[in-house]
Amino acid sequence: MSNSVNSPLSTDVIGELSWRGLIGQTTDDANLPRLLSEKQRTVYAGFDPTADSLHIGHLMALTILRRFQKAGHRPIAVVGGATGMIGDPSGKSEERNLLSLDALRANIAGMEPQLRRFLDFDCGPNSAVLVNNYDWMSKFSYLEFLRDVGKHLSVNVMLTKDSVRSRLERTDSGLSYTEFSYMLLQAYDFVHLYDEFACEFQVGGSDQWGNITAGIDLARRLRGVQLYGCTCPLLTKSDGTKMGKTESGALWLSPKRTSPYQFYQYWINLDDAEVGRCLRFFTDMAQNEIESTMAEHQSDPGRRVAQRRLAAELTRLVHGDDGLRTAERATDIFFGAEISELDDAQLAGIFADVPSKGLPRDRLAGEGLPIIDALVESGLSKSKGDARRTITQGGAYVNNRRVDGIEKRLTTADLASESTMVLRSGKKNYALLRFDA
RNA sequence: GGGGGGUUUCCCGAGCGGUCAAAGGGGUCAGACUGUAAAUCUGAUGGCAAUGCCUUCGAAGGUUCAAAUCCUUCACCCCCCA
Repeated sequence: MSNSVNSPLSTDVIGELSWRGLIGQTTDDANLPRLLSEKQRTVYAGFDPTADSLHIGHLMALTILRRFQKAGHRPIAVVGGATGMIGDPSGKSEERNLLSLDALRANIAGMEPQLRRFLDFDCGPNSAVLVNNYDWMSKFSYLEFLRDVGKHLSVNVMLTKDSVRSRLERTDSGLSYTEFSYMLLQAYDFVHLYDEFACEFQVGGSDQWGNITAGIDLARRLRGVQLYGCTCPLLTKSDGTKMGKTESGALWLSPKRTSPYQFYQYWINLDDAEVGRCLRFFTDMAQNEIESTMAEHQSDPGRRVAQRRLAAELTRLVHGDDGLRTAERATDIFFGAEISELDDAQLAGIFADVPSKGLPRDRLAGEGLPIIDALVESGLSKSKGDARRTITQGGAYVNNRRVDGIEKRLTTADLASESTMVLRSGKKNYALLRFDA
């Protein structure tokens, strides 16, 4: 983040967040705008280390922290080294398996640099802060915790929280004492951050409401102070399903898990119904710019100006200019006409981004490589039967030219460049096969 | 500790001795239509040297010509009583 964040508190953050649709509910609608405009406040969001990378689901909270920082407030990103050991039952339908300590450590190591990308940690008084709740939670003994924290939270109240109730109402799964206790840990985090950083505000997904309010209650009892919080809406598509899901799972921010090309393609393919919301949620574009982009999009939806803009903005934000460039180059090549007359140099940057596989060149010799094997080797088909099906149904392409029979064999004549072949299954699944000597 | 219910192919969920690679739905994949959209329609959906063979119904044994289906033990989950 390059823009100056030292600017005085000129922006109406709450107003900004609400036109962007990032506010679900707040704990104090009436007073928040005033509180956040009278002086710099400290605001936090937590990220549990359930994987070694953040994904799109985390991006909402992260974006909100970013906007707070831009408005002159100080963001704290809390990595849940302690809470991650327990597992948050909120929004989960089943008891989760505990992660090993090693896995947690690795996950935290993966997440930290990503968090650093979105927040400015060196910009004076409102520099972002990154902390790990394991650092303070691990110092508690069980008895201490029960006396100091547990005593102040009422089970009666906890039982009424949605996250707990929904799990108790299920007949096929329960809720362990461990997960039930999660709320206490997060509640205490808030108190601790208040003590250490004068943090008064917590943001989280809508499933975090119960945890946030628990923290506020605890702070009132323990410290006699009033803290605040707000939730953002869940990132769902208009049909109610979770957004950011690909066939291989979540849409990750780590290029190792989701390549810049795949990331870019996800947004290019986004439903018309979602684009406007996503532009508001995730990009830094101003309100009038978003409106004019959407107007342009509606006048000629086929050009997908909105999707293109969204994909570009987000890919740049997450993967930088280089990532965006390769994603766009790959897109140009793949979604153009029949592929031929390329050279390896043109494809070089794309290799890392698109599923690709190297095979010995002699596989092309003689009779050639059966197309069925090629599809399986490339990963486009998960078995030979699957490959057979795809071809029979007319969904297999070599260099963007449809394969007409399962007997097809690939030879050097099918190379698109010196050493590479472009395979495709269906409308938009690509893989490269590279044949080195 | 006692009693009851459960564990089926990616998911949900039928099946309760053969006709079961296992209904139905969802998802997913492919095709048509399009705009790399949505909706809709069609087909496919364990593996393979494929009119057959192999692996699968929590795990291991057993009964039977034959088991996802019956018996035994084990593991895990849920509920109720203590």
